Parts: sequence; structure tokens; C-alpha cells
Amino acid sequence: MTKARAGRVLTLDGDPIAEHGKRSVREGLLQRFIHRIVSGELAEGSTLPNEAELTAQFDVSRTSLREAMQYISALGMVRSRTRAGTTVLPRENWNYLDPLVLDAMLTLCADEDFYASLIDARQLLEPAAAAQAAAKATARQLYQISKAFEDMVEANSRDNEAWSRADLEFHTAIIDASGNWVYRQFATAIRAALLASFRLTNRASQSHEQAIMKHQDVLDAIRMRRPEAAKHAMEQLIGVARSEINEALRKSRTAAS
Amino acid sequence: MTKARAGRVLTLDGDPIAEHGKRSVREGLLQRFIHRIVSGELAEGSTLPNEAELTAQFDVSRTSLREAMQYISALGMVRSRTRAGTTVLPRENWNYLDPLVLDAMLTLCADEDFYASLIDARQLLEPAAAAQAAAKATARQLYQISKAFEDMVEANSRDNEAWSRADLEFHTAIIDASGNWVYRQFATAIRAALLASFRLTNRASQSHEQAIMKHQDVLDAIRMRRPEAAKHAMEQLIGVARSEINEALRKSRTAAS
DNA sequence: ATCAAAAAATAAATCCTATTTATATTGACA
DNA sequence: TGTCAATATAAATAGGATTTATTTTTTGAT
Repeated sequence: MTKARAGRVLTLDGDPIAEHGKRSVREGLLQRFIHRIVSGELAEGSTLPNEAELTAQFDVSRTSLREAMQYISALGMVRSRTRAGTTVLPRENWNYLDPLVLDAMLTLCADEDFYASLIDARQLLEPAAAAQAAAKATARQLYQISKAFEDMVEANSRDNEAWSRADLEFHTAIIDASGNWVYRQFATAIRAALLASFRLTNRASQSHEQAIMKHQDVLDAIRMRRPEAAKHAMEQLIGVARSEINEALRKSRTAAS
Repeated sequence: MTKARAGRVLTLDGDPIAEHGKRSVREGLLQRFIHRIVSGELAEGSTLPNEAELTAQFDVSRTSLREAMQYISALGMVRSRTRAGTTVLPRENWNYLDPLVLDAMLTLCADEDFYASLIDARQLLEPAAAAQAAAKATARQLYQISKAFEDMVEANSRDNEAWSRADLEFHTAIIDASGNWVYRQFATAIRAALLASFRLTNRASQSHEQAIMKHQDVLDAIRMRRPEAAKHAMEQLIGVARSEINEALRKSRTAAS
């Protein structure tokens, strides 16, 4: 089982502040709770034990427990009502785009369909975002995209972690440059998809060259203000990502059997 | 100023439980807080007053305040750190898809760009969702789409509220039938867009007929399992929605000047 | 026996006080 | 001037007491 967080170089939660190895009571509680819900240990529709039992079970104070509940209720995972208790809401209410939830999904129950949805969404959204970026990116936004690309080139096959970080930044910067707030909401999902692909695939050094060329195409089209070209180039790029993920999944499947 | 919630027939928060006219301390506090942040009264990057002052300002207990903070921090709007205080995070971290946040945006600062992003996203996503729905909707999902359509026909121009509700359900059901969890995350945003258009436009009774025909096209294509046709029909449908919104915005603009 | 109104019981919601912990700031010292 | 330790501050955590909203049960009338 792949423990996903603590001490990782790249994590999902997008906070700019460096990770502190330590975890507060609240953080741990949140993660444990979300994991139990996502894993189904606390089933949808079921009612949680009351406060007293939960404080005992998790060995935390009522305050911490209640605050964790508030947080989780903001994610659409539980709802508390007086007298009726706290119940786990059905999945369709969950906010999967939240880093904590997404992380739990990826480590606990990311099946083929899950990745397929993610890559389908990318294939739809990112080309559109690239086109919009080509149409109306500001100078600053263009710079950020360019910068990310240069960082990728710089890292190349030497520094895998820097490569990943720059790749992530490249895609994020394009979505940001689209100027569409709805698209921006997907940044976390796309980051998750990329992180997953980094986890799954062991990029052969030769494919770095190919990847760089495809990224270059996207960047050039955006810089030349050619929306259609940008869209097309991004479609190509995501197409590669899709086949990489598929191959990785196929491998891990055969390895498992 | 349009007070958006309490007692509305159609609201954004998707809870299936009927609205109770009353509002708990927590609900009120949440809304007040979110409004202050969205409106900019509590500016991005600024540090909130400490707990003592806030409890006085909002006239609630520390417990309620802290729980509200937890909730809001789950929405990516604030971050608390010991000693440093609680700061308002930059907008790019906010979860705009949360009903409370979206509602605040719509009532406080929904400009043309905001609606443009929303409609662009719909134009991108819903056709794709319709295509997927045509490809793989289950019998149950097909039924839900059909049911929503029939409700629209039934309501027609007689019952405006029922029409709106059915329209909402139609689009939601299609997204749901796409089977893509990423698309499903958009449901709230699309509901918001529709609600906004209901608010903005006073549909002439003749256009109901046209709307029904276009919805019929989408439904038929999905039923006949023709993804491309479904996609095209949905593109047409959203195209109409786009021009309606644009016209309504143009009117309200000229009315304002 | 049936149904409705009143009472009890339960679990969350709210309020409060005390203590601990993390960290920004300050000041002493090299 | 820069480093390190002391200090102060604000959040984090703990837990007791009370209130409120509901469900369930009981009671009472028909």
C-alpha cells in the first residue's frame, strides 16, 4: 500500500508553505476520517457514532472532532442534524476536487474508470484552456508558461523531480492564463492526474525529448496567438499522456495478476 | 441588493431536505463571513482580527466562530496558523463550485466575465457529457433524463417554477449519466448558471416551444445512442442559453445606464 | 384500537474557561 | 551585523455546562 503523504517531495495539497514533517491533531484526524469514508469503512448513508464514542475512538477532544466535522461537512461528505446524528452523504455530494479527498481517492480506490474520467476531462478542458490562453494571456501569464517550459528543458532527464514540478507548473499556468474561473477549478484535478502519472510511469529518458517537443508546440502556438493551433497542440500532448497512463495501468494490471 | 437565500423557491444549496425558514447561528455566520470575503471587505491576503475581536464583532461564541473558520478553510478561503493569525487566501484557492461561495459570487460580483466563463464552460462540458451519456447511460439514467424532459413539457409556460426545476434536472441528469466524476463536479456550477439565467431572463412564452424542441433533440439523440448527434444538439441548446444570457445582460446594462 | 397531542430522551449546537503549542518578534550577546 | 534564546501572542486543543431541535415514547381522548 502506497502511503501517499507525509514527507513526499510532491504532494497534492497546493499550499505554497513548505511541508512540516509534523502533523497537527486536526490534520491527522481529517485524513483518517476522510480515508475511512472514501474507503467505505464509514459507508454512505450510515450514521456515525455520537461524539462521545468518536472522541474515544479517535482519542481526540470534542473540539478537534467537531472542527474536523465542520471541515468534512464543507467537503460535502457528512451532514449533521440535531438529534438525528451525523450521516455520511452519498458520493455525488463529495467534493472530489479537494486535495484531501482526491488524495484519498488516488491512494484507496483509483481504478481504471477513475483515471479514464480524469484523462477525458483533461482532453476536453486543457485544449480549450490553451486556446483561450492563446487568445488572451497577459504578458505575465505568458512569462509563467515560458518559464515553466524552460524549467522543463533545464531539468530534462537529469532531475526527475524538477521535471515533474515544471510539467505541473506548465499545465497549471496555461489553465490560469485561460482566464476562465471554471477551468481554474480543475487545476487540482489536473495536478492530481499529473502526480498520478508521475507515480505510475517511469519515463524513459528518450521520451523526455518527445515530451519537450510537444510542450514546445503548445507554447509556440500560445505565444503566436494562434488559438486553434494551441488547441491542437494541447490535444496531441494530452493524447500522449493518455497513452502513457493506459500503458502504465496495463503494466500494473498484468504485474498484479 | 438582492438577498439571495432564505425562503427562496429555488436555491443553490443542493440539499434535498426542505429549507427551514430559520437559520442556525452557524449558517448565518458562514454566509456573513463568505460574503465579507467575496465582497472584498475582508481582502485577500489580509489578516483577520483575532478570535476575541471576531466573537465580539459577530456576536457569537468562540466555538461557533472556530467551526465556521474550519468550514471556510475547507473552501480554501482562509488559512489559520498559530501566532500568525488567520489570513484570507487569494482567490485562486477558493472553491467557487461550492454553493455558498457561488451564491455569494452571483449576488455580489457577477460581472459579464463571470457569466462568460460559466457559459463557456457549459458550452465545452455539456456537449461532451451528452455524448458520453449517449454512449453509456444506464436505463435508470435514461429514465431520469426522460422524466425531466416530460416535466418540462408538462410545465410548459404555465408553471414557471416547475419548468425551471425540470430544466435544471434535465441538465443535471445528463451530466450524471456521463458517468464522469470530473464532469459531475460541475453540476453545481451549471445549476448556478441556470438559476442565474432564470433570474435574468423573463422567458417569453413562445420561446418555450423552441426550448422544448431543442431539448427534445438532445433527448432523442441520447436515447438513440448517437453520441455525435447528442453533442451537436447540446451545442445548439447551450448556444441558445448563451444568447439569452447575453441579451439579458445587455438589457440590464442599458437599463442601469 | 387509533390517532393526536404532550412528554421524555437524545444528540448536536452553542457557550464558556483553561491549558498547551507553535511561531513571530524582540532583545541580548557575540 | 548576524545568531540565538527569551518572550509574547494567537491559534490549537481539551473538556464542562447549557440550549435547542428532533425523534420516540407515552399518554389521553375518541
